[in-house]
Amino acid sequence: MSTLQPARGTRDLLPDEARRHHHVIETARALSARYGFAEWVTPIFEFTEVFSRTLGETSDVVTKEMYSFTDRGGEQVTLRPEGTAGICRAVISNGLTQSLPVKAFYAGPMFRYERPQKGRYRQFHQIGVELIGAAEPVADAEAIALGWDILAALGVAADTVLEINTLGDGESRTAYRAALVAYFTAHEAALSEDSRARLARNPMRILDSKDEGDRALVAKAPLIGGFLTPAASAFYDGVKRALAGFGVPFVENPRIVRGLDYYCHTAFEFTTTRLGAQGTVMAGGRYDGLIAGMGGPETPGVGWAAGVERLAMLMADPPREEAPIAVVPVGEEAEAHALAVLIGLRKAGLRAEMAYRGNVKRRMQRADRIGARFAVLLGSDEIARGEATVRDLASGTQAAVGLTALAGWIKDHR
RNA sequence: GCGGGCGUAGCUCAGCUGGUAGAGCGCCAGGUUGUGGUCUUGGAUGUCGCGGGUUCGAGCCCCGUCGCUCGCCCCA
Repeated sequence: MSTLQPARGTRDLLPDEARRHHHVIETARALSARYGFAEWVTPIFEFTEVFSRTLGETSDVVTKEMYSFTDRGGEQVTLRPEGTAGICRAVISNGLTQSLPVKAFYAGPMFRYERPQKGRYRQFHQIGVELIGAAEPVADAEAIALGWDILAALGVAADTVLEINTLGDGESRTAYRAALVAYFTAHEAALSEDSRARLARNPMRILDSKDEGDRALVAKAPLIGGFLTPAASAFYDGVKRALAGFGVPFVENPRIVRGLDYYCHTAFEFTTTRLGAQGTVMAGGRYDGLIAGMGGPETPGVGWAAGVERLAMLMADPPREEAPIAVVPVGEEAEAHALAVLIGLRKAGLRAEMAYRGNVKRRMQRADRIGARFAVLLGSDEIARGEATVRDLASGTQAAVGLTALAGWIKDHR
């Protein structure tokens, strides 16, 4: 084994895998456009405070997972750990809070310094959408419906479940958090060590603990529903109604919480049981306070992000590419003619390749290896007659075809 | 950051109670100097992850280290 390895948590995407990623991204891009989301490309790194201010000073992403460094000019910068903060920064930077709503789609690499495992990498890829400037519950539902459409188009919808919850507005959340802290403090002795730490840092996280003892306590813990203000409750009802209107099936899960502090109201996750511990395939929610928190005007927003690696693992094989044509010169004298034929096929829009060396046998082997549909053989006989011998590599049958009609003949017979 | 499993040929792996390394696939060449895929004959594979130790002798035992992997935390 070579010592020349990629850095931990990074990997090479060779063609088979790159094609899968590409198919995920292209599918998402096309469907997003259908919903009116245009692609945004924001920088892969930002000033550190873009993330530290918005993600919450205590979140794990900020405290231990960011790839941060000081550049040569002495600026503190960070490789983006997620996409929402950059898009929101760009909305403010470009003065787009004057022309809302903004509907953005993005795709690209993200970076988190974590221990790699199945479906989790230090450099990974996300697709996501942000719908900024719409405070209505229909906006949440439309963003979710788009996500559902994408999962369906990738053929993974049958393996995923949409779970939704509400985190309420600020008032609801404060009241609920206080009730949770009171409840878990009363049962602190029974909590796992991890959850005792969470009690101080992020009590809502106890709700999705995997510890069995915790789960027993969680089952009897107070639910957010009892603490929702009438407005927050009405909003949640509106989202559920709109989801039904869009025809998206969902289940309510009152234990969905968010790791990032800026979420409010709607929280949702598409999960699967097919990826081990990394069951979340697409997740998002509403973040009405984020843009104001960054220094912009009070602006509502809702969005989601999905892991491309996880989707690529779940989906079926992507559509096959068009099989190429292999041009095979017979003898050195034929090479110049073969090159002209090769150029002609490419100009006609066909995928065509010619091996750089080798006798007919080697070139035929090469044709087979690249998965060619036809081999176009050109020897002195054919050239003299202005023809090519076209061999169908699937059936083994051959035909003599005039050079001027070659591209058309192939298009008719493939 | 914490715990389990695993590092042998390009790939997937075998290798007994320690005796100097193998298979399949792939690759290369021939059977076929104008025909691939099938078939057949032959060939090349390797710091046994790395460093140290024990031993007459280590792929195998011991210690350390690096990497991969699964899980915890957290998250897409």
